[in-house]
Amino acid sequence: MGRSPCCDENGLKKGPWTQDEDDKLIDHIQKHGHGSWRALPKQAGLNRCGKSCRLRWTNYLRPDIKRGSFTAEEEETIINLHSLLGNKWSSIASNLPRRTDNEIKNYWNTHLRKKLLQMGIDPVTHRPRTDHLNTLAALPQLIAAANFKSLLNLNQNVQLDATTLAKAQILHNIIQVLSTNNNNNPSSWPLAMQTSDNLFGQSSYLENQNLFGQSQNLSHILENSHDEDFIVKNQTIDHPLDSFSSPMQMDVQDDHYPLPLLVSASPEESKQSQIKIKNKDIVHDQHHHRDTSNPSSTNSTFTQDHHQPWCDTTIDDKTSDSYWKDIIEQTCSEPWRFPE
DNA sequence: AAGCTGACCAACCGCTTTCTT
DNA sequence: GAAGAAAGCGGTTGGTCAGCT
Repeated sequence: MGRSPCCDENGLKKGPWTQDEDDKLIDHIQKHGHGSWRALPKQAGLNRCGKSCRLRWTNYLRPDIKRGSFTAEEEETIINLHSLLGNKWSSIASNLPRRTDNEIKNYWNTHLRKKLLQMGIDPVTHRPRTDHLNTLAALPQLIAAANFKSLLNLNQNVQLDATTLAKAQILHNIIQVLSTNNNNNPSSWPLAMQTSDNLFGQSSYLENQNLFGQSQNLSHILENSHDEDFIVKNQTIDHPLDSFSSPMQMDVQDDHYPLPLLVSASPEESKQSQIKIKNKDIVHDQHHHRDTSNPSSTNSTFTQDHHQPWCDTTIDDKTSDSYWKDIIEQTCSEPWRFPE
């Protein structure tokens, strides 16, 4: 597994490319394709290593590259995907047509990172910075949570969509936080609480953004990815507002499946959470996104009239990561080919 | 005008992964 | 299966430029 020695060779030029070098590289690739990058410099008459040629081509000279400032939509997409994928720039770039990973990486480091910091969001964890929040900041959410009680019909058998269950889980977590005297540090709150409406002046970007463009939401992707739609049913859930004392159980359907943790109450709990989706793995980046990748935390609408219990596969963090990769890769563009 | 500072970004470095023999 | 080559990838560097003092 030795490292490529191409750049160790003496006498090869480094540094900024000249117009003449660019022309040679473009001309050669237009005529012959890049073929082996290692062999290319010699064939093209360039005193560069193949690696340098490849980077120059993929990051700058390729004719399908979009240059210039990023749009608001692109910014949103980057932030969303970064919250899910972390510094997986190539994966993020594959969802931004005509943008390179290098460009996105630079834009993140120079613009978006600062933007999030200014908003009080930690750009690494996508959680609120603890030095910018205090407990009172959660007050509007708690008020909303109180109103949320009406969402849950205690006396009827109902099928709840994933969003509703996620809300229930969030509310449950709020109660847990409140019921723990020394646990009023926002950094310990579940992410779905932290990214609620008041942080962005609008709905949580994790909940409400389309991750894969403007027209395709996550549930749509999920539905198209599998033979079965998903259903949240057969659940027994604790009523959040009653969880101070003895949790009241609500039978949603006849069978009794434990409520999957739709939103982890803590990173530790996240590892134990089990999300069950037929025939697919779900994973999220362990370091950055242990709390955020739960697909149920997005605003996906799960089909309610299927009858496939989501208990076929037990998903842990590792498997769920590959699930996200699958989704991302589905949307990857084809490798670039020079137009005929 | 000169010097300083910070922002920006192309390019490099070196590690990891994949492919080939 | 092992070893080496090639490609992919993410972190970092350093040159350039604009704005400020």
